[in-house]
Amino acid sequence: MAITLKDVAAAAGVSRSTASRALSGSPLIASETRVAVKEVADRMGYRLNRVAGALRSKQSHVVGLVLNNLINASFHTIAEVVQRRAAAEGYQVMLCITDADPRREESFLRTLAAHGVDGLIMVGTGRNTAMANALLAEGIGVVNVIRAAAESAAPSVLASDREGAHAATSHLLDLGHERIGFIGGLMSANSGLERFAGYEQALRERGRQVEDSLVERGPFDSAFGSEATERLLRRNPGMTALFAANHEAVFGMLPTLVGAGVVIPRQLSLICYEDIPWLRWWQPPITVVDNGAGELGDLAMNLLLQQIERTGRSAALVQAGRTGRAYRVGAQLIQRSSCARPSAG
Amino acid sequence: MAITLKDVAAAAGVSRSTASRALSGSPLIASETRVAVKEVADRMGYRLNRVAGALRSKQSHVVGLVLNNLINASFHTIAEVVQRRAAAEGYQVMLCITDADPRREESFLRTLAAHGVDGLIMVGTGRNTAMANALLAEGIGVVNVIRAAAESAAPSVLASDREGAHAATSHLLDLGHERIGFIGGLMSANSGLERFAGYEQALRERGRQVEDSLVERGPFDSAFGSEATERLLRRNPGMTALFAANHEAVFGMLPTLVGAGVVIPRQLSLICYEDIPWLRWWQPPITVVDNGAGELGDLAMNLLLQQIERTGRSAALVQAGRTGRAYRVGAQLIQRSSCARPSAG
DNA sequence: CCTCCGGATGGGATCGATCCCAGAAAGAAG
DNA sequence: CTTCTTTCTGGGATCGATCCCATCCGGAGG
Repeated sequence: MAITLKDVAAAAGVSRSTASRALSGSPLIASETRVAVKEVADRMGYRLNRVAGALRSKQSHVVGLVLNNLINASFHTIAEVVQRRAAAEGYQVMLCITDADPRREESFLRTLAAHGVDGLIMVGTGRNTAMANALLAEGIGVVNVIRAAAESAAPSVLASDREGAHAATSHLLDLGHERIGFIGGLMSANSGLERFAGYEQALRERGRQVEDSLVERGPFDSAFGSEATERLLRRNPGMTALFAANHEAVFGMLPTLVGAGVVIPRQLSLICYEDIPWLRWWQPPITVVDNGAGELGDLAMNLLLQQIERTGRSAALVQAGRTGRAYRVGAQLIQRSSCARPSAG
Repeated sequence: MAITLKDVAAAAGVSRSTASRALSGSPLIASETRVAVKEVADRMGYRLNRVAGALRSKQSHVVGLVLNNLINASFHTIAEVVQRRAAAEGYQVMLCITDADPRREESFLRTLAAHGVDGLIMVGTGRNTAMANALLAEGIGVVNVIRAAAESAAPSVLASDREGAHAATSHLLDLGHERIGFIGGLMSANSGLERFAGYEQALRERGRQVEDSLVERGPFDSAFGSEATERLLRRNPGMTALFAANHEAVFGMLPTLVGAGVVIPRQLSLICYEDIPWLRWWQPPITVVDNGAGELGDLAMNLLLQQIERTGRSAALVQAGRTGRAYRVGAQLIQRSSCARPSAG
């Protein structure tokens, strides 16, 4: 059997209460006693039983992380950052992968609650907002990342997709491009909607309009990127720049461009959304809009820790009936070598 | 306050014992009682408190997953698969990211034990095998994936790196290539060692020897891939094929090849290790050795569940003083269009 | 009619830590 | 010397489910 606090207390010649105080860093204890108990504890190889602690104190030191998948670079970056920050603060992370399925999401929320998590960070589907709000009301911390339903009472950390797309498009316009292709995501997704809006807005600000023949929108996968690129090239010989706003599609677009013999940036300027390491190693290095996935995760974790630390704060938010404050992490245009002025011919 | 089993029992007019039996699917109960209690429970919105359950029954329904990072495709694939399988079996996953740092690994093992995990799957550094064996002896399930120390008492699920590299190299030799470049990982890593061994073996079987000028070995990152590719091209004008055995390096190699104007497969045949979606969408689609990351995760989870289900089985293994059985997931050569016979000139 | 058996149920103890309250020890103030 | 703080410690209750043991009941068998 494992060594329990009782054993340590007995060995150290103090009561369980005192031993508990010594090891949990309570101020209500003489420092010599603390040292003595600690010494005994790790001589015996004592290991705190967090399960027992969680039952009594209602603090599990576990947080949930709910997201669609780990394939998408933004998601696994967030997962890594959240895990690291959590570990550094003494929390463990329960990982839940929903595949963007609301039913799975609901089941995970229920299960996380059953495990007594202190809080959770979610890339929500938006279909279980009521349940998430209920958890919040129970005192479980909740933070939305990337997506947030309007009725969510929890704070949200969002990317600046619209601004990012606006910056990218403006940059291309500044260089003198007139016919800028757009490959984006479905309008049912938040990112699809906002990035297209940013593209449109930048064009309108220069007195231009969106040309339908320059726009391709589709699912988040590389096959679509490949096909969309082919269609755009075929349809628009005059296209001098391309804005890839659908991350997954990029994996299909780049090889297709290479295969078509398109020289970047001489024949075509290119900007991609969401930075990933190897885009910097491409030939030529690709200009990107960095959506700040790491910062999204970091900020989300900060907000969650805030809620957890001041217990009841999250519950209070709900009672006030207010919807959660939204935070935006700025998008950043990282200029590399894939953009140039359009060539005369 | 949340609804407890006591509340449900009271509402249903039975004792806590009976209520517990009804909801946990014990056979020692009349089926009408079971139905009645269940009905009451979900009418009241009862949620089992797994923390309390874990304390008493020593079954937390949580498993740990310890790995280096989530950037590497094999790792996040394993993480996804393990999470999915775990969820389907009623388990939750605690995610731990070690960065391959033995100190962090040790800390995580300790913490996972403190949280009472039923078992854990680890991509180990090999420096905490004693501790992992100790956990196994305590009855916590342990399974190694990808890497396994010789002294580990836990079963291991390993990739067939040597065979995979052998198959790739043999394939190139079969096509008639004589000078095959190799870009691999550090020999301190298991995969680096075995893949090189496979390359060497295939050459030797054909009466050839490794030419040092054709070999580049270095860290697992894209910068190295880029530099290594440049060096190989400069040094070996006669190189007609290239085997990329370092996954991370691939991200640097491909763009460098494109930049150098190397036509694949006419000028150079190429095989990469570890399949990732977009290699299929490359122009031309790249022939790869699939190390079966998904299967690795799946098999590891199966072995873990086996250990957990028959309690004490893992402990018994240790007592016998035997080292854990090793399982191999076969590597698979997926032929696409990046390999051809060397051109005459 | 009584005993025995097996299925079904109830009550108390238990897991291991933390919380709460009472109280001891030591020092300060009168 | 007494009284009152202040500081520290101990013991019991507690968190919520599960386990173990005792009991109860109806029916079968003697």
